[in-house]
Amino acid sequence: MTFTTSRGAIKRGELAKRSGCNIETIRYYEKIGLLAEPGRSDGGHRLYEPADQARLGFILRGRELGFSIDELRSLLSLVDSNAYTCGEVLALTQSHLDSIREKIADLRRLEVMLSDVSAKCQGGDVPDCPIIDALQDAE
Amino acid sequence: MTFTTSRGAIKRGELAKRSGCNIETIRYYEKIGLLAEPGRSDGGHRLYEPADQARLGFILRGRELGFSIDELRSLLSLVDSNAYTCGEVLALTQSHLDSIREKIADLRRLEVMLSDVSAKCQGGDVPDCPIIDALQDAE
DNA sequence: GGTAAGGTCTGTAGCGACTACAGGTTCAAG
DNA sequence: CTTGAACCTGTAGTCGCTACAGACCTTACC
Repeated sequence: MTFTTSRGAIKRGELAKRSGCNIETIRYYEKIGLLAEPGRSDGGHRLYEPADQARLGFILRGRELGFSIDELRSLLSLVDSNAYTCGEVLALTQSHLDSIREKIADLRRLEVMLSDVSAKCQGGDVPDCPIIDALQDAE
Repeated sequence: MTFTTSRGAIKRGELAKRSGCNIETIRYYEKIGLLAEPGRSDGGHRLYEPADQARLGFILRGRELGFSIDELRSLLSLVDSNAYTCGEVLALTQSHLDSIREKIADLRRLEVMLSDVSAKCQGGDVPDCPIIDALQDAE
């Protein structure tokens, strides 16, 4: 026998305000199964317990760290299983880290190409531009 | 009086093959107004002139450099006006470069946070993980 | 000329991760 | 008891494509 409702339960708007996320995002996370369906008031309003609030916080912090929804789903299922090991979590994190490093490398390549090409351009009212030339001619 | 068709005109599949882009992407660029509607065969098949091919090349190279569709629209309208100046093009390029540098900075922050947190985790079969802890506790 | 294969045509739906609306119901304060 | 804010639902839009389905055209071969 557990008391699961009403002590510390808040509605969606309040949860959004406290967590700093958009109110619709909460409903979205519920729809895609990241958040469980919470309890409801007699009138049908969602009521979030502290556990729900913590879970949303987990998700939001994960998103801030760039984890995708799917990666968070894996992470959360590990946590939910109550039997995760450090190794499993570390593996997920490392692969995420790898993909971030790849993105950085891609962007740095872009940066180099763009700054190379724009270094050739001195701006001003000249009606011919090396940047446009670079885009126009296949290399 | 100009001959606008048939010399060097190719169909969509061939254009896709030559440019290296997906065949549907070409239709998409036409739909959103980046590519003009090309001529057609009697049966209604699109026929691309060398000018169309060059324009697609421009767009694809721009995309490879990370320009958004909207940025390319601006770039192309400058080119189409036939009265662009180096300064205008450089300004667009610089602002694009700025946003790339911002993205890199964001990702590097992520990388640092993630590698910090995973450095605390030695992996293995330990059932408690500092990464999960970091996600669970608000800072 | 006939036919079969494959290219192209159209419109539409899906991806990821939300965000924003419309039209209706419930809640809370006065 | 009334008002107005917050909430409910479902659906559509964002960006930049990509992938279908079902119909039509083109081309090669016989």
